[in-house]
Amino acid sequence: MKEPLSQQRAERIAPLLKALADPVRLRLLSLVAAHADGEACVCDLNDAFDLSQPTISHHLKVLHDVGLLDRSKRGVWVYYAVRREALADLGSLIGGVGA
Amino acid sequence: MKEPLSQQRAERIAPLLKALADPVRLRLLSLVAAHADGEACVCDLNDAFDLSQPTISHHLKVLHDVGLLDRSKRGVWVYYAVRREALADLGSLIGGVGA
DNA sequence: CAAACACATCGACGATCATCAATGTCTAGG
DNA sequence: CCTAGACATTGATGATCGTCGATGTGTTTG
Repeated sequence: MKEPLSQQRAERIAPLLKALADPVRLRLLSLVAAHADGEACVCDLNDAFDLSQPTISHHLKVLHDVGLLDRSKRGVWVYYAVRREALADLGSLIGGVGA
Repeated sequence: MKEPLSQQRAERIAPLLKALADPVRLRLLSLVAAHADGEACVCDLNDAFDLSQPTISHHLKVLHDVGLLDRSKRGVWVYYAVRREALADLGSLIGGVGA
């Protein structure tokens, strides 16, 4: 990273990091990633936390809104999947800031 | 990343991401990293933003408190330097969550 | 249609955050 | 000492955030 981040680029990246900057959302993301087919249904995720169902739904929405989770509804259930490309890009960007 | 993040690990990592999750702090970090000797004095950083001096000082403190910036005072000036190891660890962790 | 279930949305509340102006602390020069 | 400069700390304010209970939406089953 020779050139410092432009203001616009920083303002585009910060929301992604803000979405990740919560213990519950970090665990949600890794739980989905660790799941069998790379996707997990909300019912499974709810049971992993001591939080209300609306709260989990809220966190999943935050991760979905910034493009870190894909969402697909099948029947009564909703499945979330990690957008690994977005996560990889973000990771290399962070590691790359230090050169 | 086979195993999902433990709650304790998530709670240890989230503050680092929270520190990064701000456009001003992202730019501060990359400005320091892009500086000649890998360190920059606060006076240089202040001029790069349209913010008050206490605000910049606050952001630098946040980055320092989580261990992303080193601080050294020489004479009247204070120099900050990026802790590249911490940044690299965080970056690979993020990229690694998706497998 | 009705009831049950999975999940989302809404409204509210306390907590945290980014920012500023004012003030404090330390260092260097006169 | 005293003044000026570089940076930090404090206190206040408006905005955002995480969480909850209550309610809404859509789907399956009887």
